[in-house]
Parts: sequence; C-alpha cells; structure tokens
Amino acid sequence: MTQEDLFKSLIAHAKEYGFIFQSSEVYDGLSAVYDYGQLGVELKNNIKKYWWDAMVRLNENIVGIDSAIFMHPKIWEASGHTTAFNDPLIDNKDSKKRYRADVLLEDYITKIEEKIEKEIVKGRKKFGHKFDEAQFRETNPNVLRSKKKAAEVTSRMNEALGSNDLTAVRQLIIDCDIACPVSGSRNWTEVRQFNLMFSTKMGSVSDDTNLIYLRPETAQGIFVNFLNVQKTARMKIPFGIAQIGKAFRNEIVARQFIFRMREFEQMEMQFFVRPGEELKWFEHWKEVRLKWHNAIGLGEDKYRFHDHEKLAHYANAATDIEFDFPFGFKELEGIHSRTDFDLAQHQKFSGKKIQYFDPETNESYVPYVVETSIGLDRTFLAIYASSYCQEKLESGEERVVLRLPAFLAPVKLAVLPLVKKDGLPEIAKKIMDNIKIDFNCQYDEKDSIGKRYRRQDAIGTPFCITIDHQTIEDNSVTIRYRDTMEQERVSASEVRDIIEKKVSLRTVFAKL
RNA sequence: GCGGAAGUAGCUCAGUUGGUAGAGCAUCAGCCUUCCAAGCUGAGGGUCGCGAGUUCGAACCUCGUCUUCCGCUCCA
Repeated sequence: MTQEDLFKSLIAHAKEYGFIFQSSEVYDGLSAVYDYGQLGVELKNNIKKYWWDAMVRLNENIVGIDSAIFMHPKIWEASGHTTAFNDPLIDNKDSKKRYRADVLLEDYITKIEEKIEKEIVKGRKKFGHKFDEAQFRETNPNVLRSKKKAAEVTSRMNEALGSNDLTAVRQLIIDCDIACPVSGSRNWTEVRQFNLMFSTKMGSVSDDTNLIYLRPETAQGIFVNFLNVQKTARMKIPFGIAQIGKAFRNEIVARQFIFRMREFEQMEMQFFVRPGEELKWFEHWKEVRLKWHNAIGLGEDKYRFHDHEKLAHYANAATDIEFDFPFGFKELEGIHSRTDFDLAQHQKFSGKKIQYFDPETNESYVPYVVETSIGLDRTFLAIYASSYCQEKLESGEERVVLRLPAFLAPVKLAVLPLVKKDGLPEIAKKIMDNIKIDFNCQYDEKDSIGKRYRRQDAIGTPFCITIDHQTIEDNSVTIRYRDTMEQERVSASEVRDIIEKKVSLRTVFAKL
C-alpha cells in the first residue's frame, strides 16, 4: 500500500471509529475545520495532560495560564500581525482571477532571470569552447539590460511593500506591463490587503473602532500577562508561562486533514530569561523538547531539527522539530528565540513599563524570550498516523490495530465476559465498576470474543480482560495485550495495579 | 487560487441505452455460547452532496455550487 492510500484509510478509520469528523458534515462540511469525536477527544486530552504535566508540573519555574481568545486590537499592531499577516491581493477584472500582487511581481522578476539564462545558453552555442560566461554576463547588452530591469523592479517592489504603499504596488504592476496569466488582460483592480486573521466586531454598534480579531497565536496572551503572572506568582527569572488554547488563521489553502486547519490548538510556553542568555536557553529547550517527543515512543528517527535560515522579524534563532508524517517531514513544533521583541513592543504600544527588576544584578530590563510552540492537532496526527497499522497475522487474517502508546490511549481497558450468561456479565460489570474510577474502560458482551478483541485493537485499547467460568471459582481473569495478542491469567484484584503501572505518566516522565 | 479526479446506507462499492435504488460488512432485537472478526432469524437505515435546467420521467444528460483527494501555488 502506498503512503497515500495509507493516509486515506487512516482518515477513514479516524471517522469510522469516532476520532475525527469533518465539521458541519450534514451541511456538506466546512473546509479545513474538523471536530474531535468521542475517542478523539480522549486522546487529545491525554496528549494535553502529558504536555501540561511535563511543562508545568515538573518544572517549578513554569506556571500555566488560560488567556482569552479576544484581545485588545492594539496587541496585533504591536506584535506585527496586522501587517505581517496581510497579503496584498489584486484581481483581474476580465478573468475574475485573484493573485497575490507580490507574487505577480516576483514571477515577473523570475522571468527576466530566465531570459538571462537563455541568453547565456545562446552565447555558449555561438562561441563554443571559447565562451567565457563571467565576461558574457558583464558585457552582453541583452543581459545587462535584463539585469538592470530586474534590479529596478526588485527595489521598487521592496520599497512599495515595505512602506505598505498599495497604490505603488499596483503602479509597478502596470509599469511592468504584467498581464493576467489566464486572460492575458492588463485590466487590474486596486490592490487590497487580505488578512489572515479572522475578525469580528465587539459590542452592538458596528464601526471600525471596535473591530477585534480572533487570536492567530496564543503567545501574545502570555506576553501581555507577563507582569501579572510574574508579580502574583512571585516568579524569578528565568521562568516560564505555559498555555494551551485555540488559535485561528484564515489560510488561503488549508489541507492535509488536521495538519493545517483554520481553527487549531497550540501548546505554548514562553520562557523569560536575562538578555544575553537567550541562546543558551534556546539550546536547552531544543534538547528538552526533543526528549519529550522521544519519550512518547514513536521512534527517534521520526524526528529531526530544521533550523531556520531566514529568521522572522522577531527572532534571533529559530528551529523546527519536524516529524515524519505520511506526507513527509513537516513542522510539528517551533522553538524560537524571540529576543525582547514582543515585550518591548507591548511596552511601546501600551505606554506601560514592562520590565523585570533582577535582584541578582540590581538591574531593570525587558526580559528575552525563548518560545516553544507545538501544534496539538499536529501532535495528535503524528501519534495517530504512526500508530495506525494494518497487519497480517500468522493465520493469514488481517487486523487493524492502533498501536497507541498505552498512556495516551483513549480507552485503557475493555472488560469482556466470555459469554453472555452464567452470571459472567454480572461479574464483569462489578470488576468494571471498580476500575472505571481510575481509567477509561469499555464493557462489551456483543459478538464472539475474537471480534471484540479486534474492535478494541482498532481503537487502540492496550488491555482487555476476559471473565470466564474459572473466574467464578477463583476470581482470576485473562488479561490480553493488544500488541502481542498474548494472554495471561491474573487475579481480578491485581488488574488495576497492572494497568496503572503501564499507563502511568510516571513511567514516561522517567525518560525525560 | 489554478489544473485534474471524485461524491449513491455508518464503511466498501454495484446500479445496463434516462423508467422514482441494491449487495457485503457494520448497527439493533432475538437465538446460539465459542479466547482472537465475518453461525442462524428478523428489523431499522438512502428525497443518490446541494440547487437549477432539459425531459412525460434524472443517481445517470447540461449548468451552477459545496466538499474531499492529487499536482502546482501559497503559507511556516
């Protein structure tokens, strides 16, 4: 089976067993929005807990918050999102097609560069072995003219985009005589900004002054609460603030199942450090976060770092932890050294002093920030995709099994009476009632025992216990393991402890 | 956004030259009682993605639209 088919059957499986549904499916769905079903929400909550406990509970110098999705609109001006999350779009009036104005110009520049390369190929043909490419580039009039043109367009474009002068962008498109690739027409509309942030209005009076955005990242909720938390929790630098929450981006193209959604959930931690020490902490968190991923147990070869060459305006170091998804290595978590950009910006835009007095150095400063930001939905997909397995058994039969790490599995234990009579269901329910206080359990008495095992395999339940006639005599049950399909006979009273040992976060944290 | 493909029951899919829908699995009820799915009997479930049009008549033809997938593009 190809990776592509596997990914498709994985999506079908997610729906069939109630992990993930498309949003608003009865109305034909809403593009790039998904709902988590009855098992999906359990798995997702377990991932959240693993992250939260690893970050907040295990680190005495990290505390959590839960900030609102709505925030003061000035926050997004300060953070740069109002400008950086904007794309200049232009429509062709004849073909009704919409383009990114900057992309049209970049394409135009690329074409000029291709023209230069063609000239060189022509020159090489003409002069044969005597051809001197470097000299040709410096002297050939066609090449020189093209080079000059490309440089001119590039500088005008950068200037216009840099100053957000949309009229100048449009003028440049007209001056370059750029035609619509579809209609060939030069009949362009004005250039307009398309914002990747969702907006809405607060209050019942609609005017632009109360336009607010749904946050495109959770980080700013932490930055604007920096002083609140630092003072009320009496935190000393270095310390961190963690948060799990929804963020929203109006992506032009959103695809690959839950990999890129318009509404998604982030797990972020902003770590505040002394200026100059940020790169040391950046390295520290790279290492710590990778360990967290590896401890899940999906395989260390599934992860790799990808350092950013081009840094965002706020960063002085950045790396991604990429995961080997069914569609290739893609970003799962970002670790960024954000300098003092965010806090300094909020200090500037709010007019309030946002600084920390360091009792060790007797200095007051704007702390530097190292951020770890992981996509919860992407982590879900990573775990789900790596656990999904169609395997052939020795008997020649096939089974679908979700080899989820036991501590993350939505259902930990299935309680199965071998038959539906002789009082076995009653005993089974009694055992279940005792254990379900500690773990999410399922009871099932329908169909043959083999079929019930397969059903549990498909949703990743790591343990099944079966109550049979011997249970009546000595209170023993068989416990069956999902991955090996092996069984052993244990006392019913031991079951809780056996499972506790295998699903406890304690075991996982030992690897951190 | 562009190009291509697809959409019929919860799932996988049939459905002839246009004549108002079927199968297997799944689900539910009952029977059977068996440690690795697919035993027996019965039942429920679909205005064929949605909306127009052509036609006496549309799952099928035409147009539009929504959604999904693939490639490009974009995004980080």
